[in-house]
Amino acid sequence: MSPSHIHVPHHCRTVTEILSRVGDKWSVQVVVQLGNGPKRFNELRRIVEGISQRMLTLTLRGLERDGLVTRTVYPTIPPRVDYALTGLGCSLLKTVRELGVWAIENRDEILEARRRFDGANLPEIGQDERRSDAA
Amino acid sequence: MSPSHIHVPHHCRTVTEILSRVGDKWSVQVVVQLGNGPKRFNELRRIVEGISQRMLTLTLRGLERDGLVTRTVYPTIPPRVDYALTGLGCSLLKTVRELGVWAIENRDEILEARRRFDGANLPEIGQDERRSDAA
DNA sequence: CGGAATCCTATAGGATACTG
DNA sequence: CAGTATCCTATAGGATTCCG
Repeated sequence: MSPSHIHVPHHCRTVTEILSRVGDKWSVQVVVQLGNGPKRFNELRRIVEGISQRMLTLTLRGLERDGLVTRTVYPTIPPRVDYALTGLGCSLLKTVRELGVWAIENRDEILEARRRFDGANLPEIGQDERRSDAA
Repeated sequence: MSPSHIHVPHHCRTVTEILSRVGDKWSVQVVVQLGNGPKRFNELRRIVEGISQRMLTLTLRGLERDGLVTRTVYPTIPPRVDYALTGLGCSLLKTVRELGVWAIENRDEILEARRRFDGANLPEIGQDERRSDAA
């Protein structure tokens, strides 16, 4: 791998692409749940909480396409479909967890920075307009 | 910190929120550039490449609000504004870099998984419809 | 049960023009 | 130089309905 101070646009795109996977609303949560073992479709649907059926489908398809999860169909009636992390998916989960640890560890500092910023910058435009925490 | 098998919804939201920061189109790229030292507005604009003025402004405001970068105004004419990473920003950069390393290391495996998936699942609907790499 | 299809809204983000 | 303001489009994602 090239040293980090050398800028390779080709790598840059790769990283950006992966980050947008990780940054989408559901992928990581699904991966985290699958980290506790394989799950069926509706099982995930209940656990992830808030996810729509459509988005669960799309998210799982995306993860499957990237080789992060496997999809196993049991042609029974009613049908049964199991989703599970691949090795690749597990290694992503490991890496992403560190980001999660960072987030939790620094949560308070971030929240306080936001309060300072909001207090310093826009107190004059009335008490609405701050949809961030008001709405 | 609580063990990772205990599900704290409060933490879950925090992590999701941070991930969406990291997953947005520009934040990480800006942070990476600032990792090489403080930069002026138009300097960033040129380096980041592809970013619109509007998005650079919004991205920097967001990072500033979260306490990840500082904004220093020199009231000269013409004006000069420097942006720099805070300690918090540096530590985020460190963590995010590991995800970047993962992405680069596993890029080929992911791309091949995609080829397999695309080849196996939708070769019948014609040669269009695959906006992912065609469009 | 595990989806696919359709419709709709909200947000992200680009392009352009103006300003202190 | 370093923005702000406005307009516009594209995408993400929710709700609902239908299907094998």
